[in-house]
Amino acid sequence: MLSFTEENYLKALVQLTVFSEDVSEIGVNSLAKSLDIKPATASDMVRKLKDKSLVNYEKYGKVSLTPDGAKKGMMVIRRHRLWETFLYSKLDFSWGEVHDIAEELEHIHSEKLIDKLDEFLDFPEFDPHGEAIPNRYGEIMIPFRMTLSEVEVGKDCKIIAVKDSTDFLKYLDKIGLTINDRVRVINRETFDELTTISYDGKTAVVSPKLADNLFVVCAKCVKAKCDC
Amino acid sequence: MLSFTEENYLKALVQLTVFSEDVSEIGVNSLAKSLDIKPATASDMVRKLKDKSLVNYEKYGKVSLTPDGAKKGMMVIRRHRLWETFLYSKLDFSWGEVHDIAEELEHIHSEKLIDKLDEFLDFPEFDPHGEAIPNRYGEIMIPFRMTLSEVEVGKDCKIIAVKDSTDFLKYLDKIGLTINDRVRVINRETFDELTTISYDGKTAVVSPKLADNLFVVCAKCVKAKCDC
DNA sequence: GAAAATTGTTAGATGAGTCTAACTTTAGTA
DNA sequence: TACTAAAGTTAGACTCATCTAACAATTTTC
Ligand SMILES: [Mn+2]
Ligand SMILES: [Mn+2]
Ligand SMILES: [Mn+2]
Ligand SMILES: [Mn+2]
Repeated sequence: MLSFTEENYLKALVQLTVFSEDVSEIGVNSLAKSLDIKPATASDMVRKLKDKSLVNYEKYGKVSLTPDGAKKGMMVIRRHRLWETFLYSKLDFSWGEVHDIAEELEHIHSEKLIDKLDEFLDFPEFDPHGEAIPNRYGEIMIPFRMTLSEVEVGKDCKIIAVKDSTDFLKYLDKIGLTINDRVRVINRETFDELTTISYDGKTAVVSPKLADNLFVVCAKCVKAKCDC
Repeated sequence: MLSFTEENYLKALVQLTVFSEDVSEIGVNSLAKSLDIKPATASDMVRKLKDKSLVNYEKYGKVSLTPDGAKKGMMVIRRHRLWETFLYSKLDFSWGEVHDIAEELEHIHSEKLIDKLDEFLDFPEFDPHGEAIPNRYGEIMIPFRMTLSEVEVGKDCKIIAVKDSTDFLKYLDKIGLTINDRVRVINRETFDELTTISYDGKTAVVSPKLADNLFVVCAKCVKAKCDC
């Protein structure tokens, strides 16, 4: 059984790596800062977590979660967000009051309790702050910034930025695409990477050149489960 | 803020003293046994609780709760029983499953959380095991064994034992009173202690001699509040 | 490539809560 | 009353999570 402290380390690591684009490992100093403890303390604890196979780590190196550590950290976040949802929607707590209480409740271990609570709340997808709630397998939908080229076929995304070139902007305008538009990727040809998208009732085929330069956010299912 | 451990000591002390007839103080050995720790450990901790004015204690003496300690211990029991009720009646846990989870939940401190939970559960009077739930002031109804003479006017009680004397039993039989009868004390004259009782639709006036020898249980409101 | 800045580790200390082993006090009994 | 048994305390040790202070490695900057 993990201690409160160990769980808080794993939770912080999930937030700093799994929930962060382009960062899959982190230094001891940043970890310490995020937990509001001294680097010396974090350094010791990281060694202990490594001994328990919850993190990957070599002296003077970076820290990253093992699949087991990621799953356990994700479960702390699941518990936190489900309790926040309970406090908000069943006990009439306000938006701002729920976090501190959930910081304590997140460490109650019974898995059955959390699954029953999930069911009682009718399997909510988001907590009162709008953050996604991991499912019982430790999977969560996280918005990731990427280019349209990287969005999987069948997925939805939202345009958040366009490369600032006059030609490019003109072209977008012509096909009726702008910031904040929601787009679904219908198909992508393996031969020439032409991508078929649908948006606002319309359908269009776009080139890889366009798709590479269109920045979007897409809710990506992150699996922190051991056997996935 | 009290630690989990300190709260567990106070809870045990309430159960061993407040909830126990004729016992208002207890030895370090019994306390240790009830918490499944060694007497040496309990001895140390009791000194610490005394320093915090939560127990009365002198070296080699008995331990008893101060009003403050009793209130805090009672609150742990309130939280425990409210969470048990929640698990049982809202999350469909069985009778037998709720205790272990409540052992963890009882240490979540937010007072607002517990009062909201109480309201959400519609102010239950008993937990799934049938035990009374202390109110927000730390008051609880506990059944106490006493004689009919000691029951306050206006209170209900139940006959649990009668003194075994042939004359006495005959007399009881004559007025139609037996084990398990529920009785209400209607009046007690200060002059001669004659007690008027009602039971089974009937009313009777009984002598102090009879009342002294009729053993009953009566739900007594125990106040562990500081200012009561 | 050397100096400086940043990052990370180790050693030693602390407080909480626990233990065992040895000792002391109190209570019960012959 | 004196002896023995029970109850209670103290001393010393251990683990966990934290700290500070001193040191070591790595990275950045010039
Ligand atoms: Mn936490
Ligand atoms: Mn939240
Ligand atoms: Mn407890
Ligand atoms: Mn109960």
